Amino acid sequence: MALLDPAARPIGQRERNKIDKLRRIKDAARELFIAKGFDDTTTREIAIRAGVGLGTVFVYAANKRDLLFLIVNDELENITKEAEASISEQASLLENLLDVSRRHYEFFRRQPALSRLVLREMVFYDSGAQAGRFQKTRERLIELIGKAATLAVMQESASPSETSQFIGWTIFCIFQVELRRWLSHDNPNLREGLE
Amino acid sequence: MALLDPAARPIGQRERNKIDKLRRIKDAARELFIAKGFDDTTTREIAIRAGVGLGTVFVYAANKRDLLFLIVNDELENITKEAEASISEQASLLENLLDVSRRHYEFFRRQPALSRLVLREMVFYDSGAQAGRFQKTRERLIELIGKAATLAVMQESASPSETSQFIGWTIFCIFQVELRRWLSHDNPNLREGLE
DNA sequence: TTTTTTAATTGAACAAGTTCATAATTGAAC
DNA sequence: GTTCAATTATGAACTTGTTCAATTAAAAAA
Repeated sequence: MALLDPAARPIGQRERNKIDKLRRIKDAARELFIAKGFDDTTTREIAIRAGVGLGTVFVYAANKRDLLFLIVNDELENITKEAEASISEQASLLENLLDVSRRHYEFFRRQPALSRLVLREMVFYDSGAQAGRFQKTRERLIELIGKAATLAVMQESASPSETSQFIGWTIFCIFQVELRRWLSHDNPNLREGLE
Repeated sequence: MALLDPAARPIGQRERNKIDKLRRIKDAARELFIAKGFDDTTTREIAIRAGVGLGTVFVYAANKRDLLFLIVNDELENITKEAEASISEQASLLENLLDVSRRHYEFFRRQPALSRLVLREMVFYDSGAQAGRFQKTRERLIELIGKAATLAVMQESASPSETSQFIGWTIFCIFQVELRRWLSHDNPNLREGLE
């Protein structure tokens, strides 16, 4: 009686199982990483909590680090997408930048333990299935900041000498390192003033 | 007949053995890290090549990462010391900055494999016996750059609005991230122009 | 020299990430 | 429904960083 979406390919048992297992593994990993930290969580625990065999975990993630990015890539992509949408021509450069960075700070503050890991592991993170996605999100963020700078130039406060690409990248550098310093302590949200 | 330095405490067999073992372990680790990379070098190999037991390695370094910094800390300290000495009041800010960064680029270029590791592992590197030394060298470098900026202000090219501490730190940020990007590729020394 | 105390060395044992040959499951062909 | 092929799941086995109780070597005391 109830027909499935007729246009789409028929979704079989196999695919349904895979999707569900991936979800269970992601959930288990996220919960355990947050509760116990990355290093203190074993892949065996993740497998048990997800209700799968140990080997299955490594079918869905190339390694433990990849498992971490499997979790955060979704959220980081969303944040960048939202930030892109919220950039406004009416706002000042500072306001736009603060908006972008506030979103990121909030994300990192929500899960400081995970965030430190992400920042630690992201350096030279260029192998593994999730690496490509991660780098792409990163580039979009840099472009976004550059765009905000371009807008500012078109408005009033002009810094004439450099390309917006370069400006975006410079601000991104500062943001990165500051974020790291910020996470080295363990308190909340004041330091956006430095931007 | 031949008396040892009479003022110093008598250096015993024990201490001499320790110094020698430390040297052997450092040498073995450096050679293997460079030849095979950090991850592909096992602590057992290091122990064998150094001619010590496996456990002995972990007497001299808290863990494998600490072993890496045991090796590079000496060299990094020297570079920073030299850079401090070479900062000149006669030179322009740009010249001074180029001087400081050239020294670092040269170091990193000499051992690109090790350098990537160092940059990867230095993020949030705050535990272990070598961590303190490393952070101290880092702070000295930031101060040094700030000092160069101060000199520039006293000369001619004035950027009035910020403290030299802040300027030094900002330039350091950019330097850090650029260094990382530079090492992501695998070619030599052109890109200092970006500074 | 012999004994005693103290420090340094060691490798077997342990823990956790990762691999891979085997087994179970699903979809297709008949 | 049965057979077959292809995909997916699995955990025993392997590797490697790290620990620690037992051993050995050096220094001090007798």
